[in-house]
Amino acid sequence: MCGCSGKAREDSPLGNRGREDVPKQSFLESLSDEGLVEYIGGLSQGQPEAGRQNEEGYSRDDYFHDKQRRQERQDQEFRDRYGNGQDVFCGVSIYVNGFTRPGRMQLHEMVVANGGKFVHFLSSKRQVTHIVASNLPLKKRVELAGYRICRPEWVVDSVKAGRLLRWQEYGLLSTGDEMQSRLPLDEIVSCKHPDFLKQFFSKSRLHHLSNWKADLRAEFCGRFLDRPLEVPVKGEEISVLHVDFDCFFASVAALVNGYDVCRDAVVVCHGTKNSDIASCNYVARQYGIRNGMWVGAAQRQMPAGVELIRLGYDFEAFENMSKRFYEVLHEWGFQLVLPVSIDEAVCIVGRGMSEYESGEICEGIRRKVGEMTNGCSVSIGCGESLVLARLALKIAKPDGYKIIVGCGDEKFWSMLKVDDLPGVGKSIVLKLNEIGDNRSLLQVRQLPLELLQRCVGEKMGTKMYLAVRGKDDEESLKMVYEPREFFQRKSLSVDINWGIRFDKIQEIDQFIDRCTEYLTEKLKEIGKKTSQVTLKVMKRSEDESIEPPKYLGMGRCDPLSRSARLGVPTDEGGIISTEIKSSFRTLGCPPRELRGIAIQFNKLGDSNSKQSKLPFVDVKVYQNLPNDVKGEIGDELKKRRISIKNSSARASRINSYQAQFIQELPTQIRHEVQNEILINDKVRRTKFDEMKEQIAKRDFEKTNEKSHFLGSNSILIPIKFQNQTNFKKIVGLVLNWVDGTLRSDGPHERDLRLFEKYLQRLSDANRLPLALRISKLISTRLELRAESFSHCNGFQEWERVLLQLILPKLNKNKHTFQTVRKLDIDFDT
DNA sequence: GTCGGCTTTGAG
DNA sequence: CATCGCTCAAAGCCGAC
Repeated sequence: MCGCSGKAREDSPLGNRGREDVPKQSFLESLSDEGLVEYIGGLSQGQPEAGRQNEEGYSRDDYFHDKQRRQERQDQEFRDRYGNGQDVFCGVSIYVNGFTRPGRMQLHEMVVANGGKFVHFLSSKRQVTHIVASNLPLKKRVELAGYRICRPEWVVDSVKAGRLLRWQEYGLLSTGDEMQSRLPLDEIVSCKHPDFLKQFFSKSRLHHLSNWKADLRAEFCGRFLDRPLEVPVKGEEISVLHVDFDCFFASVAALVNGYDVCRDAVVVCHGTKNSDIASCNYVARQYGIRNGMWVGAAQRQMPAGVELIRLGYDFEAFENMSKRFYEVLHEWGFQLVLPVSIDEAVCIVGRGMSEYESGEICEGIRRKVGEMTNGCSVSIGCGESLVLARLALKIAKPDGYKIIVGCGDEKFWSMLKVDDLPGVGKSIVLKLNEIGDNRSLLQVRQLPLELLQRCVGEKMGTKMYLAVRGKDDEESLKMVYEPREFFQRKSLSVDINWGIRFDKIQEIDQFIDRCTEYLTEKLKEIGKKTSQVTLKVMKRSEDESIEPPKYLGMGRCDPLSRSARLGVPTDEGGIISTEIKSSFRTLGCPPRELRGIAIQFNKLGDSNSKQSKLPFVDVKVYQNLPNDVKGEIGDELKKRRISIKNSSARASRINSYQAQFIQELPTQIRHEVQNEILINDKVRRTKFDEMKEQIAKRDFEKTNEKSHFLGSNSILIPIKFQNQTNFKKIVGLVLNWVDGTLRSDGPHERDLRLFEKYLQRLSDANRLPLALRISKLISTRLELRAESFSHCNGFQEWERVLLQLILPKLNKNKHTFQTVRKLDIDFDT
């Protein structure tokens, strides 16, 4: 039950449950003269709330703010006075759109008296659970798509029935309507539901952040498809402006919801306790609240009597504000406007500017963005390098600008801390602390290059050394001088580390299918293919509780990952997801322990480029060249973008003859043939092709003779299973055993123990490769049979055995395995 | 020394 | 109710050759 309550009163204006005979009296009729006057006064905009009315600068925002609070208070009062104890609309929040019968006022009364919320403005859409309307113009339908929209009779009938009726029965839009079939708002969807991804992403700030960034980058690259891109001349002086919204989410959310960013402590988040604060304004920061903090912790920072305003996300509003922001920058006439993120951009002027000129631009931009965004503030850092502009921005914040002349003076550097440098986070700060007191950048400036490199790594050392002298490193400058390459997408991935709770591997397979579909769709959109995929899995740490503090969170996890080559670039979901599912099995994470999944497409290539027809040099040919020729040729090949590829069977099953043949086929058949070849390739590889080829590379006869410890010439003691010493035969035996028990109850307990013993002996005798092989063969066999038998007990039992018995054993001995891999032998299945 | 796979780090 | 812990890129590290 919910906590809604209201005292049942004889004089309630609304009929109680089942008391149709009581004549209905309108709320207004029930009010005393005095009450009526007060109520009307409240509804017509009236005066600002007491306590504020004497203050100057009472703005439109204040007005909405006050109005909202006043309304809430009135609703509460009304509920207290006339509520009938019913909580029909508990948890329901209703917005009435347009003309209805009964009218807005009556609906308001009914909803409030029966425990619901009534929302007067649709400024922040997420608070609304249902929209009530008698008819909706097309424009509104589009705008409100995805919401539960129903006729007012739903409210009336629900009150009559004394319980919440199904809104669908009163759906305004016909059932065949596309809008109506959309995912209903706030429907509870678990990770097993087909719409989980969509729903999760629609509410994830980090997903939006990443997506926006990718979109901005793509848009940037697209801008210069038709016209030439003019970058500054290298070596010439440039001026850089780094422009950034002040606490973007918090500012916009405050604006949209009618709060005052300068006075209210505002945070943007989903929940109330263990929910991340995505953004907090500077008022909240005064109390020690920081981005990334959990709301509960933030609440505890607040002094008694000061309210922390929690606001939800309004991604649409964020996007709109950002659009206006970028519009201002684009119209300013910069040589380049480089997108950093939704709320941040770097503007380049291809010449030096005077301090005065820079100041004019900064002030101009700040004023214009303020106008365009209804009062949001941006801060600007300006200097003659990217890093100086960025550091200046740190000082400019909030709501200001800062121009650095030359390479900055002592005072400037002493104001900055190590982690103000781009690319320096807590990990590098720790390392730097080990070599002395380096809190301010003035101190870091004293450190010699070599010491820095030894402390934080070669690249980072160089980068920092240059940065504290106001200079950019080569890598960062690519953004300015080769922006197209810099903003090109090099990989594509999807990560889900929230809400992941599965029971069976089949459910995970389905989930992998959905993720792959999501990715391949994007892949096709950008016209690319992938040739390498990586699966990353978050597995619950052994000492972490099953359910971590954060609701449906991942808790502490061990990350595991595995990448796989695809032979030939592809954008076909089937091939990719099979590969990923196979990878998942090799990582050995029991389904219930899974807390997060990520799938990455690491190597992207153009989908239209005919890979097989591109010139390339066989790696073997290349490697056999004399060393002195190699370097020169290598450089030349690089210049001409000719790749050195492995043309051996391992890299690709499609040879050039095959490729030509395939090219001649009609499109549809071509796809099928390619598919077939790829699947064969994959199956071959899962059967330890990699191992086989490694051996093939060696002097076969010699190595093989020495390491072949299973034949009659074996130099090692034979290990028996079922009185059999020949490994090939043992494998045959085991696979038959698997096949024979798949459709019944799975392996017999006693057989299993014998097999386990065999594995243990292999492991004890440092012959883990054999154990690995036989396990992999079982895994492959199960995979092959999955389609026909995955519903059988025996099959599921075998999967369990593999995951919980065999794989842990192998993992435990992983180290041993790696060191004895050299003993590998040829093995034919 | 170089390569490739896996991990770590940081960014917004 | 809770809560929505993404996604990209670069660099480091380690073992294989």
